[in-house]
Amino acid sequence: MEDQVVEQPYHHGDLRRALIDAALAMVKEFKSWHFTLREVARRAGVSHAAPYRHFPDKAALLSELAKVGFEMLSVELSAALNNNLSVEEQLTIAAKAYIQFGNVNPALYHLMFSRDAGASEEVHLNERAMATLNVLTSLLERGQRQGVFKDRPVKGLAAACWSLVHGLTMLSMEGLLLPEKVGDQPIDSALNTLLEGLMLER
Amino acid sequence: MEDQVVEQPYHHGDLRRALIDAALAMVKEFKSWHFTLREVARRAGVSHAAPYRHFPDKAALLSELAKVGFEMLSVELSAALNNNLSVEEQLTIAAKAYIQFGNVNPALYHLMFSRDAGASEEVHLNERAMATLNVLTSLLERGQRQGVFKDRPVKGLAAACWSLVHGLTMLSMEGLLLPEKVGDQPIDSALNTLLEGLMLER
DNA sequence: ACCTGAACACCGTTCAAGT
DNA sequence: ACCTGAACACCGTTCAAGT
Repeated sequence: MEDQVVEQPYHHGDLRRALIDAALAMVKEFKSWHFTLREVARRAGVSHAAPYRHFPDKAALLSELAKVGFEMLSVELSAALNNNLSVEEQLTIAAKAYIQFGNVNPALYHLMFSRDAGASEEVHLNERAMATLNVLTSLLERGQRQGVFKDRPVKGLAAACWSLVHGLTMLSMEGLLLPEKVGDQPIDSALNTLLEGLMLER
Repeated sequence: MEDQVVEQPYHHGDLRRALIDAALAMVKEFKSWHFTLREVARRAGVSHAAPYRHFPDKAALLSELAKVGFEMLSVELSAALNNNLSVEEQLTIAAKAYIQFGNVNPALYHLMFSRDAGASEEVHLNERAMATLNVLTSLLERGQRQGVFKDRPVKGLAAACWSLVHGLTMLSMEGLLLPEKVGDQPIDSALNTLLEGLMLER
């Protein structure tokens, strides 16, 4: 069994996890992933050299955080799709869950999509991003089978959806979609416009 | 008249501009805006303290770079719209020019949209971003007057277009829209889907 | 008015040495 | 096996002092 994360004990039960948790907390607190590794160590109650027993360098820790971020996002999306609504409603709900995830975790979301950070395990990250894309793809395929969405190469439709949602997420995170600039409910109307492009006429 | 940027002369004619140029070159070279101010000074041939005569801190220089970036993007968009094509073709062409700008200047584009960097002059930046949005808005309004685009609040349509294009730009910059992952011509098909959502039936 | 050099308080990373 | 302390080569920023 694992103890809870305590401050400054003996040998420190699970330093690796404690470092990740401390870093996640700092990313949330500072709204930036430009924390210092030394402060992560400080918060975990160890010397500044200790993290190097668990991560080869700072980039590796950032990479791990991004991985955790994709897992969190994946959980949110699955939760949003766990219902009996129509495919178009599910698409809207999933999109809103995605956008909300970004707005709740802006710095983490930035980290997940910034090549600067974890250049080392970039391949790994792309796989995680693709998992997100696959959720979208299977939803779109379901809609196509039901005759709701247009019968086009599904990968193209998925790229359109993902790009729009990613764009809405980033712009709203940066405060560039405020009502006074862009009208009321910009996210709803953007998603509506997308749906109208995706759906067949009835 | 202004001399060209030379290396290590007298008092240095126009250090401010030389610093900006050096920084822009480094952003392009490293594909990252995580350069050091000391190296910018080095490349401009001055001491590491000299930049502080022209910028209060590093963030101010980053802010200036972002401003230059928005100006460059604005030039590209204006060039793309300087023709006699139909509004829907102009929208496609402008979108492609926008996406290409990001892919040619990925680190600069990242910088332009990252809150981390120039927290000081954030307001200034938002204005620049809004200028970009306004180009889109007036194009959409023109299309509405011609009865090509749907008669909806134009700000919502503009938010949809900008978000999609921003998303396509970032994802393609990060190499997440490669054909093997997302099918051929993901950008074209995404833009097509958008247009179909925007346009009235004929 | 503009720039330099030394100085301060930090980093990331390494490595001998400790438990 | 895991962690510490000192050390190295850097940063960003400040400030007296130079031209």
